[in-house]
Amino acid sequence: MKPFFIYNTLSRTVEEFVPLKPGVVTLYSCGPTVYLPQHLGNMRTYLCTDTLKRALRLNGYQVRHVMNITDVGHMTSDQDAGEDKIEKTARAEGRSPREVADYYTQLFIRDLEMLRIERPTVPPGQFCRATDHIADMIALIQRILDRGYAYVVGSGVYFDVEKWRGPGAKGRLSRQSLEEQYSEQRLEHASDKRSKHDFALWVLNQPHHLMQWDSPWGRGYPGWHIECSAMSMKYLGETLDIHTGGLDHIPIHHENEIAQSESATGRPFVRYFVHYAFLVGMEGAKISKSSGKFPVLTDLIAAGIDPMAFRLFCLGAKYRSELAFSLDAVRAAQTNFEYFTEFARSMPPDACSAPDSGWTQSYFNRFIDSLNNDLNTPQALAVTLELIGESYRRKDRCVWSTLTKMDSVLGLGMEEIRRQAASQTLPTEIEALRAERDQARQKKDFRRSDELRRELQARGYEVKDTPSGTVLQPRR
RNA sequence: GGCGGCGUACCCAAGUGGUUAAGGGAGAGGUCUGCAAAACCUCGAUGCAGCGGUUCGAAUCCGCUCGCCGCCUCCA
Repeated sequence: MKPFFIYNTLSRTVEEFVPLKPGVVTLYSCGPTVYLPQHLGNMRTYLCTDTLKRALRLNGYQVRHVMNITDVGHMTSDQDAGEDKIEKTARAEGRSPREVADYYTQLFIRDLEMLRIERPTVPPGQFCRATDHIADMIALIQRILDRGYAYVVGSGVYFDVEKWRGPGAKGRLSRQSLEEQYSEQRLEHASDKRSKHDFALWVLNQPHHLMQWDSPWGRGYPGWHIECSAMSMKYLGETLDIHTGGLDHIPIHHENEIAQSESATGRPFVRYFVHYAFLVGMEGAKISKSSGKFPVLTDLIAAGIDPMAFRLFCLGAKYRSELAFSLDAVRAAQTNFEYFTEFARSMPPDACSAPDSGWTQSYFNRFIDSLNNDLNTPQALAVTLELIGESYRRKDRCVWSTLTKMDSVLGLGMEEIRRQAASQTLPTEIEALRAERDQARQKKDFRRSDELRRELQARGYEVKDTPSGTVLQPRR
């Protein structure tokens, strides 16, 4: 097994990845809050996690992956007051919070499927909904209380951040002391919590909140961070190998998750934190839900772009680099994707079943080396394209098993594309037109043949006269 | 104010001390072809924001300057 290196936010260096249990990786990724469609920036992070999973699997690991769906209540601000975003959408759309969450969960899963992002593996194929884990959260909060790192007041159960950290200590992820981190705090706290640094584990006495549950401390609902700790530890154990999320989660959300989890268990919570950089828009500005304007996957599809082109676009940049989004850049990826599909479609069947030529081995080695070097997908992609180019140059198509192994990480669905093309059957009237055109060409009746080509094009087929015969390809 | 990051060809983007600065897109040339389309091949930065410095050697390390962005409020 080759060593796999990944950047760990805890150490701020690239480290060799060694799982707690040999051969098995426990992976938790922060999923979406479902009150709006997920924008392309969100999808990039799920694509990054998917690539990480696939790369680990290519390295021989079994990946135990949990992902949550936040379908209840965090606030528009991190304070006690404020509005639950799901409830806000519910009011705006005249639906119940449950309906809103279900609807946007569905949209999210549909987008994942279109992008060929694999589902979590624990529980198999399931996303963990926060509302299905209220009891687990309550139990975890109780453990924190028992350990003395939380307290109960009228407005809720709070985590005692200062006690946990100790005086003047810096955050493990934020690398700032509480004073530094919150020096510019813009919101005032009309709250009965002991310190402005404390965060809610359980919120009480918010009668207007629609989603509430009974708890040992009274009716209420969970705080923002607790679900991730509860669900990850429930399914993966008290110490996780890898925890992923967007860069924005480093100083608050993940910092707090560590505090909650470790105060409850007394053990290290996460061994490697992996954080993804943003997809940015024009002039490098962040795309975000709160900014109001954000492109979604269906916008791309409406613009004639295949979801796989977006996947390829994302693979073209490192997960730790900002990626500049533009329709032109994604169109470039679309063209590049068609280069892949062309290669798959034109695979001779006998070459697919033949063993790969020896020269492919070095390409595969470079491919996996690139991935193992902090998930350098642009380099891995470049190697893949070089393999295809070399296959054309050598006129040697015995590369398919190598290419499909590479595609097990790239996730473009090469084998599916090949199979589909190989088993493509044309509608009878189209087939008749094609046959008639062939005859006309044989008779050198080029007027008729050009007419028939226009007819086929009008019906949505690209006509390609190749040395091995005419090929019709449905136009997208 | 604190913390973090970025600036590589027309566009997207790897490379972070050492042979000719990956790859993709666009563009230019070419092969194939009845024509076309598609496909394939070839070529594209003597230079990496600017200026200094360290070094036998720097896009890569250090300093300064200019420009851009993120987090510190929910956010991937």
